[in-house]
Amino acid sequence: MNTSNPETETAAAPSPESRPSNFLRDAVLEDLKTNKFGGRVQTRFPPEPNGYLHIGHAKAICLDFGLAAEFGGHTNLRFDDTNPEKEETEYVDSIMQDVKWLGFEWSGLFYASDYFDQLYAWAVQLIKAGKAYVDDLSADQIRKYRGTLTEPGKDSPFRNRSIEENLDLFERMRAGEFPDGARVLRAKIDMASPNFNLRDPVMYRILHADHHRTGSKWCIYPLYDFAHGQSDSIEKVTHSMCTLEFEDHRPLYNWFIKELGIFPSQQYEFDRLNLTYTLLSKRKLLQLVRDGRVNGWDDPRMPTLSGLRRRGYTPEAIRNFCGAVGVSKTTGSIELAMLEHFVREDLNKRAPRAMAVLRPLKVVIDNYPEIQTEEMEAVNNPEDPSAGTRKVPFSRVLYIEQDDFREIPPPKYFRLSPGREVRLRYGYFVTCKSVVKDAKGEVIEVHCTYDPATRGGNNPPDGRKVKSTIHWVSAAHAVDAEVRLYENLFTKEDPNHTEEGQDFTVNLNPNSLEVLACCKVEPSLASPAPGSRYQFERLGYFCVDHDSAPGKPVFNRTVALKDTWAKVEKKTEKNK
RNA sequence: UGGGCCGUCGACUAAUGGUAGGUCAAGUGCCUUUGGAGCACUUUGUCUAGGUUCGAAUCCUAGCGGCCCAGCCA
Repeated sequence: MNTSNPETETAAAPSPESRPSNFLRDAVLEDLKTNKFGGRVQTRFPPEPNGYLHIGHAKAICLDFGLAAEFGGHTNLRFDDTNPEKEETEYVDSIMQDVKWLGFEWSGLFYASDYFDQLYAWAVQLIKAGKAYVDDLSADQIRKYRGTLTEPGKDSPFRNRSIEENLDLFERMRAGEFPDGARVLRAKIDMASPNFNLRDPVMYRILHADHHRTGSKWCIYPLYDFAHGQSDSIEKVTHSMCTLEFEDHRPLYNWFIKELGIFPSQQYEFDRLNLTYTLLSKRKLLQLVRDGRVNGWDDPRMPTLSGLRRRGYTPEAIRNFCGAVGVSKTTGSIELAMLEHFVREDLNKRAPRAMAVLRPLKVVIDNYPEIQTEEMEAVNNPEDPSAGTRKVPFSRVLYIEQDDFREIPPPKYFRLSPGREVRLRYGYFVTCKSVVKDAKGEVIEVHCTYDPATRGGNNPPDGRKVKSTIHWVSAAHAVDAEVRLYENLFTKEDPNHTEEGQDFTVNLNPNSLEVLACCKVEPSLASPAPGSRYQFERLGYFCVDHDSAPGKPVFNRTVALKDTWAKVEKKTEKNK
């Protein structure tokens, strides 16, 4: 992989005054003021390698890396790999790639599994202190003993084993003497606590499974609660930020740190990102991949970073979005339109323009010389003069968009129709004189005349104006292309909202992918580099897919341009 | 139902006892060789009820509403 891709430039640390405040930043500021951590700010991004990163993780990444960078601190990438049954190196690799692509550099690369020996020693320490015990209850029995929301739990009959027996049993758990699920190690806290996390939480379970890094060395594995806080502590993380659902775990996080007497990292919680019309649950995303509802983790309809990348999103757009979204503790859902705004904003500045016709309609310019071809000069990016210009061939037979012609124009429709004159961008003014129809009465060919005084698409000397400019491709020079159009993967704002007994897959949008196989693009687009992005004039932003072959490009539509006409049309449709 | 957390324009988020502001969305106009982009303007908000205070989105009390927790997942 080319890691020096210029696009993955590192995200700059934002200047403090340019940043809107939020409660996390305020907390850091306060800690700096009181010198709580000796002026240090250190964070970590702790994904479990059990799936691909998505836009929700991007928010966490921007926060973890952004906050540390702002105050001159460091951020580690740490894989929370305590569950060998769900974790794979494929995920580790993709996560590293995605973090880099987003534009962040980690200081240290760690794995919770790096700490298994230390964690084991700490477990022994707690046993010796009478703070942990081996429980022989089954998973089912443990659940029953745990109590309910209103009733306290009951002590396990094994809760008061001797330290020696606990030590012996735990050692034998590690040695592989017992089958999966036979025993667990539990913290001895309080079975009557109103917080379930403190009702003697399980610290270790027996799992005879190979781990992606430690292989068969272990057959007991620590649980999240007995690994995360200590991992933070080992790395001397000062501000450990996680999502709201871990709020109830904070007392336990602190309990282990206190009982072990280790570096006191502080946990903070913020609201996870929710986006309308999209699902941000690794479990459900995995289900879509496994069931073939999408074409892999990097399907351009997926909210994964790899999917968004393939769709044409830029790291900068995603970072800007994450910054704009803010951070708080209120549970809410961001409108997808906000994400789309930030790609448009970024791509408008940087994407070269090109002309492409998605649904071609043949246009013949009757008074244009049959054998003639002209090279028209087109601006590559009106937002960026340094992008220069290019030549686009013009000739007698062209393709225009079917949408850009109406035999009977509706009100406020300004494009081509019989008798009407429009501008061909960078071409000429043309006037529609007649049409040719097929047996079904569909218009298959439009005949026009052009005005030689409008070369380049310029207004003629007589001051004549035209209400519309349309794009086109010269038929003789056109390159065939495939274009993939995407819509929301789900039809409901909240894909999880379903009738009783149904699951989220009923909300899948059957029209989320439309493949246009016979598109016509200008010759400069014959063999574009995969991953490069263009604005197709008047249509939207498109990204070259890696399915492309030389001379046979494939484009993914990132997002359409804002379409005022579509709005007008919709409105008049409604008023009918 | 026990516990934890949270309620500010349609969405997200600021205001840290002293002018309710920003972004997105929506709407209007200007401009335009993209019905793009840009520019200008506009609409809409402090969950409710009491209280403290010269002054409350902010503090207090009580309601109401939402989210999370009963994995040997993270």
